[in-house]
Amino acid sequence: MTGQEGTSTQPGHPRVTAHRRGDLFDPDCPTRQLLDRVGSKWTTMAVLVLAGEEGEVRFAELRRRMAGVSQKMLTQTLRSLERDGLLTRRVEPTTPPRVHYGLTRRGRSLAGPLTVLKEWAETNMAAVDDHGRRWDESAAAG
Amino acid sequence: MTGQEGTSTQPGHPRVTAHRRGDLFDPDCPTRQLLDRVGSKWTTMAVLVLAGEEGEVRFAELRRRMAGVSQKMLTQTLRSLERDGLLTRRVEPTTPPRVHYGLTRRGRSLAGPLTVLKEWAETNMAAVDDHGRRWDESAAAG
DNA sequence: CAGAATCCTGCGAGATACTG
DNA sequence: CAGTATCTCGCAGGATTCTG
Repeated sequence: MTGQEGTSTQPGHPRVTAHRRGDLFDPDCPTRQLLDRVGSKWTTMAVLVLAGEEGEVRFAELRRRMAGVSQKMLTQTLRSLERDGLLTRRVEPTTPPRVHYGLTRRGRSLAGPLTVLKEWAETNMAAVDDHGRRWDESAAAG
Repeated sequence: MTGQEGTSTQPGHPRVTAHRRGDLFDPDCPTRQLLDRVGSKWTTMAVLVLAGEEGEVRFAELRRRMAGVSQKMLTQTLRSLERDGLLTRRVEPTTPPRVHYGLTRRGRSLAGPLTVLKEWAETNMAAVDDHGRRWDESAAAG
């Protein structure tokens, strides 16, 4: 199933890749980078905050809700999401300027998967943390 | 809803945290680190490979299936998962030794969420990649 | 075969200061 | 207010070598 079409050198139309499905287990497939981006802490939080609102959220509000994020990391995260076509950025040309962020349709489609992952993490955090603690103790002892 | 119990200075029982649910939006909650670990590229691939088998998988086989992973990163990933109680490590004391890895029950419970995320990434990879390319072009031009 | 140990490098990410 | 720009440091992570 994996490498039977992509590596062909046939001319065809340009941008054939746009129709192809990704394959996480193909080392040359960008799906890997994409997964690393969307699975990250700040991306998850940003998408989930924005998914909670039906409208848009301003920069400062976003920053407040994602407690602990630095201004730099928030900007980077939002830029990355915008570049990937997952969120929109709308600037109100006032002074001071107001910038509003909202999810695109595709961005909203990511909220489901991330919610599932977040819930898993929240549900299992305590047990995992506990297990790790015991692990460290027995490692230090033995 | 978020910070109404955790920041209390009340004594209470020790290890109360072990019963509490995690909260991704609490800056002091380990859920954030956990999310970053399990959402990563190699963790996802390892769990999904192991989830595909009913039995166990050996180190070399795992490495082969996760094409592109370095020996160091694979070892690290497996150790981390073992420490978190998500997989088991079984050593056959032969020469040469054979090491078999398998998911714990909790590890298997992670396979679902990660599959959902993986499928999202594979489905949307092409469109996201394409969007990013156009983004870069217009950024270079403008 | 399945690691442990070591060296080396890039970039992840915080802190700070400046702009429109 | 919502960013850019710079400097800095730590460590993630690759390549290589050694062992039982």
